[in-house]
Amino acid sequence: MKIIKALSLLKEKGLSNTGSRKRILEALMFSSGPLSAHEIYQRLLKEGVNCNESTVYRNLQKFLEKDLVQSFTLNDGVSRFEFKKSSDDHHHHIVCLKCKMMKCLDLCKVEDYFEEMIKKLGFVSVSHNLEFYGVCKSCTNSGLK
Amino acid sequence: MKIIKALSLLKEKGLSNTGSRKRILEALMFSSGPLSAHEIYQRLLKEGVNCNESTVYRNLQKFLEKDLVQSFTLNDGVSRFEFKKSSDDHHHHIVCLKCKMMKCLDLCKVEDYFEEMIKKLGFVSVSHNLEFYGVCKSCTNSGLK
DNA sequence: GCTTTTTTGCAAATAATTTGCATATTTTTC
DNA sequence: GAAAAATATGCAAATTATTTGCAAAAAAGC
Repeated sequence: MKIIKALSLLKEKGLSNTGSRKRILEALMFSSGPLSAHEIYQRLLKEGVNCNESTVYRNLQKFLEKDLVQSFTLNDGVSRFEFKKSSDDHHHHIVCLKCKMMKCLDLCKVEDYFEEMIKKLGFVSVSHNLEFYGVCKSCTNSGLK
Repeated sequence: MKIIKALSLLKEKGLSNTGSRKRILEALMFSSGPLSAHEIYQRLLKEGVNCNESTVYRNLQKFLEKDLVQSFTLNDGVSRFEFKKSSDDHHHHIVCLKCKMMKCLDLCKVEDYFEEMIKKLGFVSVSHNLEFYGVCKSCTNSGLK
C-alpha cells in the first residue's frame, strides 16, 4: 500500500506549498471522518499551528476545485469536508442524531441507478448527496435524551 | 380528488389559526416546489401579507413538528421546505447548478434498500436526505456560463 | 367578555462563510 | 541566490441564515 504525502499531492495539483495549506490537507487525510471548517481550524490550533479560519475556508475551496476533497452539507447547514482517497472515492454517511457520530457507508452501486434515471431526464454533470440520519446503537442503549 | 384546506389542516394538527400561519402553509401547499424560509417570506410580502421573517421560521418549525412539511438542506447551506401531501409523501429533487431550477423526482423504492442496510448496522429511526445536482437541458442548450 | 395561552414583531444575538486589503510568503525569473 | 511577480495569509468587517428575548397583540378556553 502506497502512502501518499500531502506535499506531493499539493505539488501534483499545482498548489503552492504553504505551512497551513499542508496542515489543513493533512488534517483531512488523517481524519477518520468528515470535518467541518471549524473543526479543522480547531485541530490546527491544538497542534499549535498558527492559522486563521478564513485561510481554512480558502484552502478548502482550493481543494474542492482540485478534487482533493469532497464536501456535503448536513441538515444543520454546516458543510463537512473529506479527503478523497482516489478520484472515484465516493461514499455516503450516517449521522447519529444524538451523539453526532458519523459513520461512512460503503454502499453498493445501486445509486448509479438513480443517476442513470436522471440523465434520462436530460441533466448532465450529475452528482448527488445522500446522507442518513438515525440513532446509533450505543445511544439507543444508553438511553440518552 | 379531495381538496384539503389549510385551515382544516391546522385545526387537525392542533395549531391555532393565525393569519400569517395560514398564509405560510398555503404558500407551501400551492408552491410547485420546495421553498426556503426567505422565499416564503417574500411571497407573503408580495401578497401584501404583513408578516415577519422570524414568524416564518417559527411556523416552519411547528409544521415540521406536526409533520405537515418536510425539509432538507442543499449544499448552499440553506434549508428548503415542502408541503407533505400525505404522511408518507417522501421524494427527492434535482437542482440545476446553473439556473437553480428544482425538479421533484419520483424515485422508485430502491432507496428502501439503503435504509434496510443501515438498520442492520444497529441504527434506529433512520431517515435520509438525497439531493441531486446537475445541469438541466435548457441550460445545457442555452450554453449559459 | 375576561383570563390564560400562544403568537407576533422587532431588535439583537449567533454562527457559518466570504471579502477587502495590506502584509507576508512562495514561486519564478534571470 | 536575489529581485520581481504571483499567490497566500491575517485581520477585521460584511453577509447571510437562523435563533432568541421580550413586550405587545391576537387567539383559545371558559
